[in-house]
Amino acid sequence: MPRAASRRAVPRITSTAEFARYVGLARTTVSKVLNGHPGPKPKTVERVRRALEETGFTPNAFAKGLRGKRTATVGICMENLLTPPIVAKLAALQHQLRTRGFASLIEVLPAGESQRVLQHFDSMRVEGVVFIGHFLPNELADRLVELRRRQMPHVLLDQTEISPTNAVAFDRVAAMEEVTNHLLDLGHRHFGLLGISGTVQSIRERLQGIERALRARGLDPAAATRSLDYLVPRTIDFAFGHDLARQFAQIPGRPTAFLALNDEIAVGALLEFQKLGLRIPQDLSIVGFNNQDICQLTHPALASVDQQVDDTVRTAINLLLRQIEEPGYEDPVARIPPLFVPRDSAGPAPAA
Amino acid sequence: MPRAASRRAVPRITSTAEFARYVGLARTTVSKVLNGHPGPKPKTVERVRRALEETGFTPNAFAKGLRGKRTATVGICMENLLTPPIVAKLAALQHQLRTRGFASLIEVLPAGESQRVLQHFDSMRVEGVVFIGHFLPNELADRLVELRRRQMPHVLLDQTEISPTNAVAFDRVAAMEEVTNHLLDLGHRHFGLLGISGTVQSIRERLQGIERALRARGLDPAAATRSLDYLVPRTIDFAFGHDLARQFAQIPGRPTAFLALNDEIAVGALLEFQKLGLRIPQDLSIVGFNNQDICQLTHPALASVDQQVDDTVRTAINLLLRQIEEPGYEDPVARIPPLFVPRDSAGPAPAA
DNA sequence: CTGAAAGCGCTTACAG
DNA sequence: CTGAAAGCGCTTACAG
Repeated sequence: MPRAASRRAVPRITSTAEFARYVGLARTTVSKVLNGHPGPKPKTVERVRRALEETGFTPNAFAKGLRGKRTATVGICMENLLTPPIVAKLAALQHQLRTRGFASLIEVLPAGESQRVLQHFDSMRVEGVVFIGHFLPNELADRLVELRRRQMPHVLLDQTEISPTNAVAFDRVAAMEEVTNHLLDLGHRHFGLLGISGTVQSIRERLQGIERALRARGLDPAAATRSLDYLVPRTIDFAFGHDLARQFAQIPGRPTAFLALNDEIAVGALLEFQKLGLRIPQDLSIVGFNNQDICQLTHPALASVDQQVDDTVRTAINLLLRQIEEPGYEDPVARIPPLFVPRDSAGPAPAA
Repeated sequence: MPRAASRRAVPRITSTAEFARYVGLARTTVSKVLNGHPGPKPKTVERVRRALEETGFTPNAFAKGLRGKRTATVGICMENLLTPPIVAKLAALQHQLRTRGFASLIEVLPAGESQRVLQHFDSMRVEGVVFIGHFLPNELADRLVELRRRQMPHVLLDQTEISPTNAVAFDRVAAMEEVTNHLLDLGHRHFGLLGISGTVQSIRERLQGIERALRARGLDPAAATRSLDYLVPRTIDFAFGHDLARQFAQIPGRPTAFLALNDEIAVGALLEFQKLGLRIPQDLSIVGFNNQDICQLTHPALASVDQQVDDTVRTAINLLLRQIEEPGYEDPVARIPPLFVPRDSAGPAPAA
């Protein structure tokens, strides 16, 4: 094993002092090269670069951090890792941060733990904090007060109702308005809601979009929509979709178009409707949400709405980097336009 | 806002020196309390604890790390964040590490980047490294040589062929042996393979389990199995399942039982078979893999195999902590027994 | 329990 | 480019 042998020949170096001795330069000079400061000649820089490769030496990040240098680390607080959109945001965030030279310190936040986690981020000298998802409003508000007071760069993904600034989310109102308009254009006048009920802000915004589209056509939202969520226990989303479809199949004056909270519920409902002998889209249309792979599972494929995660994350990171450069910088809440993805599960309304 | 006001009254403290002054104690004493050393009286400890709460002071992790103290951080290298089992492992790992007092530094590893990432982990003084998923064998092997030489605690999740030690994975051979035996007991003698083909180690182990079960009953694996993977382009897994089902539906002497690489392929195939008029399980049986929520989507529900992620991760963490306590400790590869989850998609073979 | 001191590994002026 | 020095915030003996 000549390779392992040649490796072993190189001593393991653990400080710039040792490393400087190895290269045959002063510590100061090495430090300059390592930090890209002007002064050293190209030839010296090259010598250091080569020694760096030979030894695999990395300056101790702790000593660096102690001297107030950048840590190039961002803390990410996650609501959980349970749903595909949240994971997609984490993946995009991690990837884009890495591209910009930042590492990610990731913590899933149980309720009541946010202070402890932020202290840890603090002690690790993160340069910014990103929150993905929804947290307890009071707790999050307290954290934001602290972050702002310390001018710690931060961005909220998804949750927009806590803070008038430094939050990025897709535009839920516009999303549902667009979906509803698409279905209205196809002749639908009676809408079933699958899982879109409740009082949380994200749901209220979805409902607001639906109402806005209906009102613009002179329709009364109360008369034009129907929800049976209250009749069915919410288990896992596929089963919830099944159950809702069974309920809707029985009632007289069944809606011709269905809007689902997410793709899982939509797919569950679609398959159940089909099993009950209803044809899609001839008898009824369904639209999901999040545009996951699962949309391709059904026949016909499921129309859905894409949150545009990459855009959202890019906007969030730009805002974070801006704050890092310019402490105290704030932007008003950014609303990312979502993308409606029409597919065959949404078709013309059946003749009355 | 009395609350915010009372907060603002407390100065922001950034060093133990300031903090000690605030409490009215010596730095040394505060340090002892902070690190749980014996000496200070309960009353003093209580005083410090209260001041800690009042001020929200956290000792600088960098200064601590510099003095060689534990960082209580583990580095996690991910193959990607694209599949549910990988995300499930990350979530379990993060959660269990947190419970044991460790933070997670997470990096998704593009090919060729492993050395850079490990140097970063190194500079951050992580106490151990976990690899989740499959990496380029040569590259990973190089990293393991380095980790071992430096006695850096490490565990591989999933990938078992690189190293005879410090790897944990579910037992793929046993998993497929159990599934195959279950179907053999139900009278099946002819098996269709969905996506289980190729030369990577994880696939070879799956095939080995199938073969072992067949041979034990005196069946010839070549005669008793059939794969049509080569006829169909691999797109997203649902569509791949659809396409494979269409191919299998056409051939004479169609297998009566199907084993899929994962739940997505299995669900795609199941729905397509049904669409083609085949009844499940009366006409044919299907078994998926990973036991995701999606198994509950179909009628009948999909039988599957659960990787037992929590067990796997617990084993991995125990091994890692053991290495942290006892540098250089090694365990042979641990094989976690998976759990077959029978459901109605797997039924008795049709009468010949 | 206090207080003064050394040292972890780095960066940053500063004089040569 | 070198070399000696200060300092970041902490922990760890050590003498009192």
